[in-house]
Amino acid sequence: MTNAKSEIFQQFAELARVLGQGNRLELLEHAAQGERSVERLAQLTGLSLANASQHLQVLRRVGFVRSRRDGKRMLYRLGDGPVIELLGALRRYAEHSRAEVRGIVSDYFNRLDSLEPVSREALVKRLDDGSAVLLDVRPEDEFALGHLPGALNIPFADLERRLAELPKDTQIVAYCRGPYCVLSFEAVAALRAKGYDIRRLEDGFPEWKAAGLPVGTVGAGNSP
Amino acid sequence: MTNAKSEIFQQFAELARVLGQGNRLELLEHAAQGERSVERLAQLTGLSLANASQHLQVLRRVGFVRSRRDGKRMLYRLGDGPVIELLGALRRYAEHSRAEVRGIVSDYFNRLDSLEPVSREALVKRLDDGSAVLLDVRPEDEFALGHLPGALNIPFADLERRLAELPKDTQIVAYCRGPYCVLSFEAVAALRAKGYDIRRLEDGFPEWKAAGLPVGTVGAGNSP
DNA sequence: TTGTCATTCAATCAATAACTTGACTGATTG
DNA sequence: CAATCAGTCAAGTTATTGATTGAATGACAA
Repeated sequence: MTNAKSEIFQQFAELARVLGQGNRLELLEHAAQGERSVERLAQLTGLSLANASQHLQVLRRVGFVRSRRDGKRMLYRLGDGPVIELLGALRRYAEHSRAEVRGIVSDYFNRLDSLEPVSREALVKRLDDGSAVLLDVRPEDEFALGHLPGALNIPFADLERRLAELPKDTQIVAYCRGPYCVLSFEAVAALRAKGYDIRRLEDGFPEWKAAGLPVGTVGAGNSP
Repeated sequence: MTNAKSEIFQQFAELARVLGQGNRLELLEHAAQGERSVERLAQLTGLSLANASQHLQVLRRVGFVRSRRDGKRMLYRLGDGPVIELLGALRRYAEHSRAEVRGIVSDYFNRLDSLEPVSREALVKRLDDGSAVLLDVRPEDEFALGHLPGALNIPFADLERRLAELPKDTQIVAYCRGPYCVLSFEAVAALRAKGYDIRRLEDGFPEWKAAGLPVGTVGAGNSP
């Protein structure tokens, strides 16, 4: 009776506890970008290999990530439950209530509000009527694993060299890994300084995918 | 740079960690029903007074609950951020991915699916056209602190004695504290056995309130 | 003021968690 | 069939956390 009730709370708590560790959240965010090896994830987060491996197993135990073997590599990717939704709810709560988060975010992303992010809905409309061009500033390998249809991939590091590929007369919408990924913020700042009309997509690739919207892979929509 | 990023993850993790404890989730659920004293919450959850107090302070530190003093009592209630939404996301994830949760839920709430819960939207429509009567089976004190407008309050314990107040010719929609509150499940089971046409509201009082829908207090919509 | 009630604080202890190290396993490559 | 590579496992260390106890506070009532 009361037993079953508190058992449910225990289940919920176990899930929350898995998210209750910064390193795991960071691993999860990286895994949400696409499949990654343990070694890569350890690199990306700065964790030791064994430590990353252990955290990934914790994440896997509750289904936040799944894994498969590819030769001698073990590849981890996001699980198929509503994980992104859960992380989104966490983020929204944090933004609402935590001065620290708001402070860090706005300090870091120099005046985030002035960048006026574009919503998914608005993006779809603007791509339809040709009034915007979509730019993916993530590294090539992440792009290859999946991207928004029709996006042009110029990794942030290559942006300076490849300015010629960007239109000066059409608005650009940039996106990257998610709401806290810096790449698109920095791309927007850099390109605005050069006179481009550019805005940021509110969401990143994982949110787009989680919403069940179509996803391109290499070969589609990215011909040079 | 990377520092600010992992600082954000730390912030998120702290929030999740607070939810990562069954007792705290249970306290939170009770506080979500309305204002309650520490003593009451300790009773409801079976925790020691000091322990409950300490957990409540942890919950307060991150804004999941707020407190105010009333004489010598300290009253705790739900915080004003999107807490219910966060808990809902947690619940939905759990339902999607955890066989344990699904098992417990369906074992416990004898064939939950056969009870065909009514959605909020459907309820509003049916109350409008008079094709349903709304029944709140929570204890009187919880009802007094807030309830769905127009609801009739018959605490589950009093149901047998007060059957006369219920219509046999109109459908009844019962609700209680939330998706995992047993009262409405049991009320539905009991009244169905007696031939009433009764269904369960999908949500409980906290979800209704969190959705910004109107809430009644004693005196409104409950006149005998 | 003194006493009482409701809650919080402080100290303590046991249990759990995160990270490290080094050994182990499984799949590929020479 | 070694040798190597990628990842996991097991054991140990240190730090956190949850619960208990008893003392301390703050508000009110006699």
